[in-house]
Formats: sequence, C-alpha cells, structure tokens
Amino acid sequence: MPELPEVETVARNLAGQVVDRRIQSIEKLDWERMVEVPDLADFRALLPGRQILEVGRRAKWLLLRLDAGWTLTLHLRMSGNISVQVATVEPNIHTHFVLALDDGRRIFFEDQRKFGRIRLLDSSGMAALDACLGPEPLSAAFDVAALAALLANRPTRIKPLLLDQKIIAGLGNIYVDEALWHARLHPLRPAKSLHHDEIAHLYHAIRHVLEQGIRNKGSTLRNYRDGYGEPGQNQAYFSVYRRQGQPCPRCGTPIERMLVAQRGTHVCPTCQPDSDASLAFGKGW
DNA sequence: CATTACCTGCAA
DNA sequence: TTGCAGGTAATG
Repeated sequence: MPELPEVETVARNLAGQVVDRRIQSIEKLDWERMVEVPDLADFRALLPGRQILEVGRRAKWLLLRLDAGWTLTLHLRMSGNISVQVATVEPNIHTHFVLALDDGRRIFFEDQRKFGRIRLLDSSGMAALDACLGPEPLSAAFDVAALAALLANRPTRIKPLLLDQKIIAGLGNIYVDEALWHARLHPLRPAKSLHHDEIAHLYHAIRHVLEQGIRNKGSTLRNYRDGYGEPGQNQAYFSVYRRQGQPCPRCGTPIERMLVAQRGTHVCPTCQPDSDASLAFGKGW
C-alpha cells in the first residue's frame, strides 16, 4: 500500500503522538521474520528504555530516531499499517509488532500479508540504507535537471524506472500511473526518449501527485491507515489508477489496464499515446 | 528482461 | 477456483 505520501502522512501523525515518549517494552512480536537487523536477541534487548526523539521518512521507510544513536526503521511493503493506540485497544491477529510506551499507549504494526520489515540501525546502518536509495522527489535539490540526469541515456521503460527505488525514492504503482497520466506519457516510453519539455512535465506531475497525496492523507485501497487509524482520502482523486473502463477525466476515453513489468498499469490510450502506435520501426519520438 | 517467491484475503 | 493486490529481493 504505502508509497511516499502514505508513509509521510504516518510519519507526521506519529511525530505528534510519540516524540519524547520512551519505549517501555516490546509487548508483542509474533512474526519474528519481520525483524531483519540486528539478530532477535539484540533487537529485543536494545529497544526497551529507548526514547523516541524524532519521527521521519526516507523513501518508503518510516524512521523513528531513538536515543543512543539508534534508528528504528519500519517498511510497510504491501499491507502494513502503523498506528498509535490507547491502552484499552487490543492487538488483533494481524498485529505482529507492538511497542508499549511510557504513557500507557502503544504503537501497533499490523500487516495482513506479513511482507513488512523492521530494522534497528546505528548510524552506519542508516548511511548504508540511504546509499541504496535515490533522491527524494520532494526535496529542494530535486529539480528538472536532476530528473533529466536520472533519465539520460537509459533505455529502460519509464514506468519501471520510476518504480526503482535506487533511481528515485518513494514512488510506487499508484503514483507512477497517476504522474504519467498527468504528464501524458506512455509507461513504455524509453526513459532516454523523453524530450526536455516532457521531462519538465513529468517532474511537475510527480510533485503534483505526491503533494496531493499528502494533502489528502494518503490513498486507502484496503489496509492503509494514517497513523490515527483513519483511512486516507486520496483514492477519490485518482485519474487512472484502478479506473479501467471509466472515462479519462481529461478526454473521456475509457481508461485501459495493461501489464508493465508485471504490475497492473492504467493509461488513457488517447492522452498517453503508445510508443509503437504510429512512429514504429525504431524511429520513435 | 521476465518469473518466482514471500503471505493473506477478497472479488470475480 | 482463479486472479489480483499499495513492494521488493532473488533467480534464470
């Protein structure tokens, strides 16, 4: 579920609720495979007593900066969901990780599909994580020239490239489809075939869909909640994602669904002309 | 590049 | 029963 806007929303909502609190105990951990680093004994020993200094986000990782130089990093993958709960709320069968705080409340990590992951990292572990990830698309340093540099000389199709976290951080299946529609770009276009003004359109489309997603507290299709247990509202603003058969908001043509890199992909065939439609035979664009 | 695996649940 | 799902890593 969670892409950049969802994780950003959770981070902001968590910050207001748990910064300065101390972790009293790991109250539940019933899917131990979700803890990747360090080994389980160290993980269990290190967390109790840690104070939460700051809550943030890098790519799709939720970051709880703790004292003593540790950072608890949570990845929600497909169905993960983080929330802060008062003492009277009990975990359910999908709540695999519960941190009890010193004010009686708890942080719940629920994950129906159990793909979510947890790492407790020191500063060098954090540096290693950061090094595997591309630039943040909402950062000040990310401008049209930076996007152009990412796309230059890459024969890869634009959609899989935008999904690659090493290239650019935080985009996922929803927001890539939405951004490509806003930019009127077909997902199979080779990255290096984009002209400068197309890159500029894509740049603004990416920022637009991410900022809109954050404004609307994320997109809830099923499991995602905003940190207070509430669903997001951004799904009401989708132009193409899971709207196959419905009219394109711009031109009325029915939205089509296709597979790109094994992911469900949604396009307006009129606004996002296919690469091999008219200019075939390698001439292209 | 495509395929499979990791998991569970829901809709067609 | 089959296919599909917001993600990512591992394998031909």
